[in-house]
Amino acid sequence: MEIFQKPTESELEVLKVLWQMGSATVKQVNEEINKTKETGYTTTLKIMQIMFEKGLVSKNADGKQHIFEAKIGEEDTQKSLLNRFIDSTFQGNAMSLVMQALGNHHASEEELSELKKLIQQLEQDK
Amino acid sequence: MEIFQKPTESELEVLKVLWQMGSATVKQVNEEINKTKETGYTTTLKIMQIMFEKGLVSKNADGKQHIFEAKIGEEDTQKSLLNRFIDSTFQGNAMSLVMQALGNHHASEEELSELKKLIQQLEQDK
DNA sequence: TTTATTCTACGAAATTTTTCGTACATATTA
DNA sequence: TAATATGTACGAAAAATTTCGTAGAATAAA
Repeated sequence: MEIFQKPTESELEVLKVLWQMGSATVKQVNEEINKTKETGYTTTLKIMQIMFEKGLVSKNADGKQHIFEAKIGEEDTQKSLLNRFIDSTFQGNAMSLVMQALGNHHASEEELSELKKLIQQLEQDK
Repeated sequence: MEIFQKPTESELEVLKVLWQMGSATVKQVNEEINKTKETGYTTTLKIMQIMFEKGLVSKNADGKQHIFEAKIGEEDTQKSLLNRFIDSTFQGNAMSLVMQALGNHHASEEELSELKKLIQQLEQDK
């Protein structure tokens, strides 16, 4: 995999907003981010400009303002970051991560049964 | 949780070696790291000194050289980093991470049955 | 058409992380 | 004891990331 440059923490925050909204102006992204963390408009703008240079987002001029979209998909990005994370923090041991994640977070019955379904599938694909 | 400062990538590499070896000198850590990535001795030393200041490792003078140990446990660290990662990359959705991790990595039958055991436990603890 | 408003562009400061050179201390050996 | 080897301490450069001030372009309003 590894198709794109690893987004930094700040870049990831921007991406999350874009994934959620589909497309957005700098202003919108900045407002979303400010719900969690105070950040100046030009800070967000700068980050999005850098992301544009890296090819992480695309721009589309609409009059004066620019409308941005994520150019990398949420799932692909998650997958890529997840692999990296498994390597760096779990020594490549994915199952150990799975067990810990399951142990530390409450799973609903629904989620558990979905999970069991997936496991059955995996067992069949042997 | 959040008992300790988040280790940086480089610090994590050092921690991994220390976890694996129990305790080690700078030289040993540096040699291990160099199996993957070329790094100067003083670079590793500096990082370990910074880690000492942060309280991530402890030192023990043995004659001229110092013997280091991780002061934070592997599981605790993984748990803490995992939570942060789930929040930052999976919007807090642990189950989504679990499903992706399972889907992307081959699991042995043994692992799968261990996993099923865990799920059963979780179901009982309801 | 001037004035005010709302954007983007851009440079640069501040911060954090990584890397490494140099000094100096402690052993070891010739 | 002199020379060499092997450590740590420390400062500072380099690199990456984050933050923000200011200029100027585009639009809207008076």
